[in-house]
Amino acid sequence: MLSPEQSSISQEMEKFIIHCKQAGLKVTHQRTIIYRELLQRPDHPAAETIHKRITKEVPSISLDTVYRTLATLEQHGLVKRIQTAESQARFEAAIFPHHHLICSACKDVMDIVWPEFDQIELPASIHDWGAISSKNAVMYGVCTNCQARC
Amino acid sequence: MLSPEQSSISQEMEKFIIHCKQAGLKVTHQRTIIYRELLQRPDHPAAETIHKRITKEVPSISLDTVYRTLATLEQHGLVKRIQTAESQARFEAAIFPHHHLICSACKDVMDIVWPEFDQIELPASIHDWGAISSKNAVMYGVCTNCQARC
DNA sequence: TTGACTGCAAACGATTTGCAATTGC
DNA sequence: GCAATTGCAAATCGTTTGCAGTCAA
Repeated sequence: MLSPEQSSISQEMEKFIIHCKQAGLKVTHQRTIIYRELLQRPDHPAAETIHKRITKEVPSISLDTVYRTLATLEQHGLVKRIQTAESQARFEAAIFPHHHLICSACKDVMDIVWPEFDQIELPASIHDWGAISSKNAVMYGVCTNCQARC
Repeated sequence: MLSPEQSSISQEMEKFIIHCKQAGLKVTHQRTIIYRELLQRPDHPAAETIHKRITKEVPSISLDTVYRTLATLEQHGLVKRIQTAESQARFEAAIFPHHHLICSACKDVMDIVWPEFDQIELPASIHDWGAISSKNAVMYGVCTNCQARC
């Protein structure tokens, strides 16, 4: 979820620490590791996946802490929860605006930037409904890997 | 989920029956009731909500049948599952293409049609990824009711 | 008649919670 | 030192499943 030409992981980690402190969140070892894990890989892991990966670094970390941390960071806008068709939720570091491609076969989620969509105006009818804070596009399809496999 | 000027509930129910028969699905009482319930109200009920509502008509229907029916109808494209930020899945009859407005406060889901988005071209970079079968916009915000309440 | 469908009850997986011990500030 | 955070274990919630009886075709 990091675009390397824009900033480095360590830069993002610094921002993360500042964000936490401003929000009154303690910068614990667990939170740091979980957030760094999300930055390091461009995929969209489930809580359980994150847990498996980081137990190599911190063997004592518990799965409930991963869940709790993700929920806390989500509340503070540092992490985004991605709704997929699967039962497990998936997560990503909330760094730059983008949209999602989901493969119906392998369930993999891919990021895309789509400035044309970001710029498009909302339908006028929305104004009566309320105030929009975010708009997001989700596309379903079959990725080339899975197409080849069939 | 029905746009009244386009067709009536009974017309949609006829289509539903034809669809089922073509797909080799038996037109059972339970399936009929569940689908009609989805047509009758423009909201996006969870399986449990559907079950509560229809027990007034068919007291013996079980919650697992509702789940099973929704899954079956989803597989056949007659029903759509909506991913929200909540833990429960929500459902709607799959009748015409539209997008969703979700209120972050009351979690209510509203349908909107948005032809400008439907017509917009996908980013060229997608073609390398695979074949897209659907694209959908989801907007989060706070509805006027909830704004007034705060 | 017969296989598809249903209701029941029990299992399941993902996530949440209460509590005591621990840790960052 | 103290409140926030963690790890543990147990609970909860939404959903799924095996099985025997039932029903649409």
